[in-house]
Amino acid sequence: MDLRKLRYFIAVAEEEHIGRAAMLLNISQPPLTRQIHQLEEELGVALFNRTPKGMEITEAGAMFLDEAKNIFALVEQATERTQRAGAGRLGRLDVAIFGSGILETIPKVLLAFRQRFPDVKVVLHTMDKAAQIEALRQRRITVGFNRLLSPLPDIASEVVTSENLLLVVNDSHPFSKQQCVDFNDLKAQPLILFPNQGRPNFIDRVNKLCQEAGFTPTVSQEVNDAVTAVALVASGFGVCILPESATALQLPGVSYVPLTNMPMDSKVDLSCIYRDNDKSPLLKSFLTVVREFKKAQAE
Amino acid sequence: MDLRKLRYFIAVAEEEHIGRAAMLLNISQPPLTRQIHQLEEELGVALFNRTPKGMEITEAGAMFLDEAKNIFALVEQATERTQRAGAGRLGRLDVAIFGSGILETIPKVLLAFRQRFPDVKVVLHTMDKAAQIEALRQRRITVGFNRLLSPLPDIASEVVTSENLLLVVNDSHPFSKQQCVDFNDLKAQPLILFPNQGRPNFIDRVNKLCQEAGFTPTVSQEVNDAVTAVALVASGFGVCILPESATALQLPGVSYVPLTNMPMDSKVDLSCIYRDNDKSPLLKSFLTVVREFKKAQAE
DNA sequence: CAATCAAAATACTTAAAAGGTATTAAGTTG
DNA sequence: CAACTTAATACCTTTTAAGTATTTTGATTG
Repeated sequence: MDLRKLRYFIAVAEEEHIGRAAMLLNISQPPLTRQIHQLEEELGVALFNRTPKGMEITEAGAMFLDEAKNIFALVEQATERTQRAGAGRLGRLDVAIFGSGILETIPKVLLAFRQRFPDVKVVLHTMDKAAQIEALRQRRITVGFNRLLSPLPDIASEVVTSENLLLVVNDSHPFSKQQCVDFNDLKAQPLILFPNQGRPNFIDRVNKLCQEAGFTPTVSQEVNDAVTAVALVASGFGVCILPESATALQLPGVSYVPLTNMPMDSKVDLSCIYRDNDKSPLLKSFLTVVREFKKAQAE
Repeated sequence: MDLRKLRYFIAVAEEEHIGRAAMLLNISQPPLTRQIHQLEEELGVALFNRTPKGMEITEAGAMFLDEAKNIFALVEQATERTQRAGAGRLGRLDVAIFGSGILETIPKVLLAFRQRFPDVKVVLHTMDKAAQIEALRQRRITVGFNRLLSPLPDIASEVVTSENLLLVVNDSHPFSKQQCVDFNDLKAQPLILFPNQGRPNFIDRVNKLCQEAGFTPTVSQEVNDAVTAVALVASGFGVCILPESATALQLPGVSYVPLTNMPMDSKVDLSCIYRDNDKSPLLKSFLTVVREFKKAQAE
């Protein structure tokens, strides 16, 4: 069997005339006759009744005509879909996110991606930094979102956005009345920090900032996620430092106050990470969207 | 594009190794390399990443693999279905029946056909003799069932069954008490006859029988179908002559009585008709079942 | 009813494509 | 860096498809 034979067969079946079909196919009549004979022999079925008027299709031939057209449609679809996949416009992209990452930036990026590449199915997986790197290496995911990365030889990264830190305070706290808070004033404040696993983490970052400012933070509680941290702030456990995107998380009794007099560049990056040698067109598409997003943010 | 290329591609994709795939395909490695290159060029998409370990499929390649397998399944199905159609085991058969024909024999034949050829879809069309012949010529139907045929050059026929005639009488009629009725006693009886169109018809047949017996029938009413005729008998309009299969039609107040002393061979044939030169495998299948049915009847 | 016509089939030749052998290039591994 | 594995290339052979010329077949018609 051969697609050529199918093509020829369809032409003959539709023209009901070998000569005319051969003309349409831009070949001469005898090879077409032979191809049809071969096809019939291969199938072991008469596809046409030969009449002095031309070729009259048989029942079996009509059945085969249906199927043949079907096959051609599928071949065309295969070509088209493969080309779209090759251009990173069709397929499945497994993306890892971290718990509090879903608050602001990541959904915006994902939305932009979906709009630009509607035929790529994005599958989200929540996992922490270590799990993301493991999953990237095992090819279970193609991209991960994370903060505070240490460079790795086989993992590349791309900063998506950079955020200032905010202080989260209970409304009963005097700080909540201020326009902003001096970072050095945090010296005596009981701090709620998170997450307590996955080094380097946000805790390490805050510790380092305090060190730079010349004091050691008073840690009231370490927790695992931003939501819990803010909930503890609401309960009066202490204050908490978060990237500004956390303002998406509005709890009663909680205020967000800008920090001033930060000891060093205090911005926190949100990055996406991927295998350094990954040539996946879907990844390329995704990074395109990430860069477009950054450009739009900058304006 | 070519099914050969697809076959080769699937082998390479599954082996992830051109050399091994070539072995499986019983060709040498270089032509396989070339075919894969040609396929990639034709699609304009990289299907594999070449590594020193072998061939690693790309996302687009994985997409194409799916589609390619799909295409092969369809090709196989096309072959199989076409062969079954060629053997008269798959397809659609348009069959014409006449009104009262559905009472006994025809359903039995159709049932036997369905059991033997379950994948042939039988479509029934009710039409009278003239319409059947017209429909056969126009190829709207492949087989028709009918009685009392006049030979035609392009229409062949095959007797399905042959039935004796019965007298249908009202229970109030003296004949209904008899074991049987002498045909000559019908001389004075008001007869209900049918159908009144489509010559030669059952009316002509009964007239001829009477003529042979040396009398002219007293016609009380001509109607168009057996059910109406029996209904009129039930109402006391007169008596009626029917083939024995009509006993399937049981109406209150109506009895069926055998006839004796028929003037000539009085059996009535039920035949199926078809185009004389029709080589349709479905027709062949159908006639096979008809002949089996006759054989079973004869026993 | 033979002549004619139109169609498919066959015989033979030419061209194209697939396959084979030998070899090279590239990239990893001990 | 030498050995090994794998894909790629060069070049030749075989197979298959296509082309030209001709024949066969079966219906139509004068």
